[in-house]
Amino acid sequence: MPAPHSPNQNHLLAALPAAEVERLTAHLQLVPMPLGEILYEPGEQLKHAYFPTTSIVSLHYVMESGASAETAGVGNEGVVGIALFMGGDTTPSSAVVKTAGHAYRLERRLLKQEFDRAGLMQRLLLRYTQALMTQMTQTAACNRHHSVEQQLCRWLLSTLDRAPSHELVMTQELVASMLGVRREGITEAAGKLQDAGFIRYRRGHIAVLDRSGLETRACECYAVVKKELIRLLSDVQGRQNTSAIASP
Amino acid sequence: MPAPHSPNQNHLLAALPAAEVERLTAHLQLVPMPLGEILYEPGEQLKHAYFPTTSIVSLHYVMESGASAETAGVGNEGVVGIALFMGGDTTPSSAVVKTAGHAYRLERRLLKQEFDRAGLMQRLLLRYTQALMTQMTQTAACNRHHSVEQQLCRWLLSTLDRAPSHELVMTQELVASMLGVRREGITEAAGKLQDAGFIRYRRGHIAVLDRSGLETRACECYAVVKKELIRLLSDVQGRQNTSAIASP
DNA sequence: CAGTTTGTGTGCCCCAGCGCACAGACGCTC
DNA sequence: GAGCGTCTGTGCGCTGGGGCACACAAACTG
Repeated sequence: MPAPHSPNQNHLLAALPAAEVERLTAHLQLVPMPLGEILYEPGEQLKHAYFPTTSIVSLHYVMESGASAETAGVGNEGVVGIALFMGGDTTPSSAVVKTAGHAYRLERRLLKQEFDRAGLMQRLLLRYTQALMTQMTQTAACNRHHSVEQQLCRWLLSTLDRAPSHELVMTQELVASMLGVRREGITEAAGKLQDAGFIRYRRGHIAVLDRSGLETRACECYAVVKKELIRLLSDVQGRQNTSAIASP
Repeated sequence: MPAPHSPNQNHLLAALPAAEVERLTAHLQLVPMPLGEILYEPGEQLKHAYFPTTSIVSLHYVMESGASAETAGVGNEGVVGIALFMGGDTTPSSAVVKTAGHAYRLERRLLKQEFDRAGLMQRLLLRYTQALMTQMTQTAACNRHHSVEQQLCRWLLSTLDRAPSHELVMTQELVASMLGVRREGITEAAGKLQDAGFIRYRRGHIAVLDRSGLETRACECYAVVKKELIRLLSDVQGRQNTSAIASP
């Protein structure tokens, strides 16, 4: 029943023209992404970049106290392993699979090689990185000023965008740890949303019934991030040849 | 009395080898950065990138409610205008001068050109960008979990690192708006720090007397960001040719 | 179908930080 | 040096969210 796997399920890979994908396709390896798998930890050298298809990965920072907070999420719209082509190789944060699924992975060396071609792939990766930065800044501001309920809505919506169905497999406990708030806070906020008829949940499953309802309760952050992602990734080809290429 | 201006006052420019700087030097224009100047606002197309020498710039997001929060700061260690070479050209956030001083600015076109040479400059810019991302993620986590006093200490320290003297010209009101907290909160926290003998202030001036004192009260975030910045920018030349180049 | 594990619902107290209101005080300008 | 505007100190009362402690209810496990 599930569609056969294809690199196209990842938006970045899908945005590449056939020629570019072909070069990569032999090296793209489909791997399962089990819940809880740690892709990297602070200071750890990555061996691969991951292009999620059905999985969702959380980038977060764990404090000395043990508390943690998600700073950005990555799903089928992006790639995990920015640091590989940015040149730092590692980061002080971690990446963990929060929704099981699959991803295509690409060896570190090949990714760098591809990046250094300075072609469409580079352009895509850089623009995606900028979108990721928007997520981070927005998270920072959101953490400062918005209520748990607003943040929960934002989080549900952005996760939904990455999920294949309208039902998320996710405990409240997990959601809480991602947002860096108390589990009880999520229970309460989720209760309100359920009373409003926007969602329904049962142990570890959250079904979204009314997307637009959530949107009315979410803070602006969701829309800002989404809009910026679309802007950055929609016109990549178009922009590409303000200086070069031109295909008559 | 002030030292004559030189691009070397900016760490990024200083890290370039003579040959590279020479190419740029004619195009680097020293400009004053008056307090409050807006370098860019959401969606606004930048015309220049700014390499601060003595000025300090705040990158922040302004919410619909009018509230705002700094997501990262830029001083003589970096550059304002990441979006120019990342490809997005604009961002949803703003950049405002928070400490008057100077900066070298470089026309948009030239920056892109330089970036596209795929040389040391590109490497530097990308690595700096990664450092900036660390600032952002850390700010996000910090906003979530740390107290106003801890954040004030962090902020003072990182600002001090960018300032030419141990005295910051800065009202409590301004500091509050940067951290996105109440002015009274800063008054209180600053009062404690003054009682402890770490700082002394008078209307719009904060003198840091005991740097290490502040460090004991700051959260880990300060150190994490600083360490990461150093790591990313220290060995730029060295790393450059792990894969390519080789100049026989 | 009992028994255990793991999520979820609730209640309680506590406090950091907010909003507001106002008094003083410093450092300008004229 | 008189007057004014801006910055800073302080004192409320309020509340969102944290910490903790349990009761209960699903879903696995054997």
